[in-house]
Amino acid sequence: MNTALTTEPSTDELCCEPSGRPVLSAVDAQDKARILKALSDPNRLRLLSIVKAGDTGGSCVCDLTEPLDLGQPTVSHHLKILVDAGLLEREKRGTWAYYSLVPGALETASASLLAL
Amino acid sequence: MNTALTTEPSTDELCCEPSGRPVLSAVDAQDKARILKALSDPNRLRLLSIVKAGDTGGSCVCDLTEPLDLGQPTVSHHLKILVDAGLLEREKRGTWAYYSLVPGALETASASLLAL
DNA sequence: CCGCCATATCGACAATTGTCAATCTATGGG
DNA sequence: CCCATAGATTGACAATTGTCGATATGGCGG
Repeated sequence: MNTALTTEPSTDELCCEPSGRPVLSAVDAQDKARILKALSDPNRLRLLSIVKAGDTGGSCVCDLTEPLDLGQPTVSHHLKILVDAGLLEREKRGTWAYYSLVPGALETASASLLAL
Repeated sequence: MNTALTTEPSTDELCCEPSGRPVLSAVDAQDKARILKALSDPNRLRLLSIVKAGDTGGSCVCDLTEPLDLGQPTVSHHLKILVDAGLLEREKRGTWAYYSLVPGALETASASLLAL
């Protein structure tokens, strides 16, 4: 990208370099922060952990409510946040809703931290 | 742990398995969430990005305030959150404070996502 | 010694978030 | 056709968070 500088190191003040690097843009930052915000709640981390440990068919809400000691609406709320963040996907089978990890989503989130 | 069942697959309802897996404990979840919460703000992500892109001596606050378009107290506040989360370290030289990445901290956070 | 400068801290405020109780929707069984 | 059940949605509320202005602290130059 932009290489800039190199000619004049400093003029009067030299607290630090005059910046202008290809740092994370405001848009990219907000994008990554949206995913990380979904991951920044302990109960949501536990939800992901339970879903990940579950079988490939997905976990239903009834199995996710008890171990978290939270009300059913609260669990539904957290699941929606995780789905909106692209971390979980929902599939309805009969009366029940099954949640499963979106393949590669956690890896992407993980990589976005290293790519800061 | 408990193996249970095996003899009787189900009695009346068979929505899903009765759980009981070694999922993320509440304590571990809160621990990981603390780090991820520090990473869940776009301005803090940009701070980290700028510090990471800066030279090895660390970046001073004066260089971090302008590109973010935030007030100086706000930047100081975010930096404190990042230091408390163990992601940045602060070193004061003269009048200026220099911030640098804690080696391996981002890698640890990244790995904690994959280890869910 | 005095005042400027960089940074941290404090107090306040609006916005967001996590939680629950109550209600709504939809599916399946009698 | 009506009821029971799984799950989502709504509304409310307390707690937390991001931001700013004002002020405190601490080092450096005159």
